[in-house]
Amino acid sequence: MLLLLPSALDSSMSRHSGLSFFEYQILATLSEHVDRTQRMSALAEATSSSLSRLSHAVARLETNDLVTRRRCGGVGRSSVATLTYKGYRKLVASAPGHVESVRSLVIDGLTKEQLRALRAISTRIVERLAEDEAANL
Amino acid sequence: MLLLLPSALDSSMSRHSGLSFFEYQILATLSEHVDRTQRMSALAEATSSSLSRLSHAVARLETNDLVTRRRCGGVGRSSVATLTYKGYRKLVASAPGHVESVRSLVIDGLTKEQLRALRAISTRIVERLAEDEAANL
DNA sequence: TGCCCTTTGTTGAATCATCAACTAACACCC
DNA sequence: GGGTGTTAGTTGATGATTCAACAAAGGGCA
Repeated sequence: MLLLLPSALDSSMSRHSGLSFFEYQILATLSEHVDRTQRMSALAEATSSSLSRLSHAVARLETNDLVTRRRCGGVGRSSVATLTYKGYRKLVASAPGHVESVRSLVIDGLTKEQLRALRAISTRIVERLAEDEAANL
Repeated sequence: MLLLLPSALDSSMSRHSGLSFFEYQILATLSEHVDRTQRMSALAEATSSSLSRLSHAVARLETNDLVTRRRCGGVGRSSVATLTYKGYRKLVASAPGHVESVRSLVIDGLTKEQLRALRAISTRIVERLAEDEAANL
């Protein structure tokens, strides 16, 4: 399940909207923040990616005019990414298909109790991953 | 969970034994078959990978002397991969660490009922993925 | 036999991710 | 004010994955 489901969701995403799931996550995260803008480091945290991976990905999205990037004062050398209107439209166009995939592949196949259980199980596993990471600082 | 757990298992695998999880799967699958040998196409099926990805990966494993490959008559242009003794030792050395990661990250955090539920949920999801794939033949 | 079709694998090019090196901006402190 | 260190981000090289093109081995059939 761990091997098949992520790749199924990812390929359904890119088939239907030409975005990788990771790119979708970037757009979605930006859309949820004020001014559709977010610091790179916060975006990396939110998408569980390395700063490097994010930087490359945002560079690609930038050449497609889905996001823009600019320097901005603050600690370190911070910069922020902003979702463009084109990016927003892309996101809006992609979301229903994604929701539908998740629904049809996961949610519709399970009972209410199974969904409740899955939520608890996933939460627990993510907690342990966080503890584990904290331990191996 | 779907995003974090696979990458955590994969990086624990490669930290402890220098193999990617995919390579580990290849070795493990070979070890379970007679003569530690398996056709490429069967191996691709078993590891849920494309033939191309597998072919590249086996080529890499071959340069490390963990597997060997040779042509073999039969339908099409079939060839088979065989686990070498070195590959077998590598697998045996890597397995306990992997089992331990799965245990500590997943199993130990869940109750018996949650494990039972997770098994049922995963089975169900994989079934639906298979149906879905069959439908989009 | 000769032709075409299918199955099975491999290969090379392009894409994407990871890793290590580097740059820039600021803070601390002497 | 001028080192030194820390945080934040980018960049380029390297490695893995994907995709499309190709190659080899039969099978079926005229």
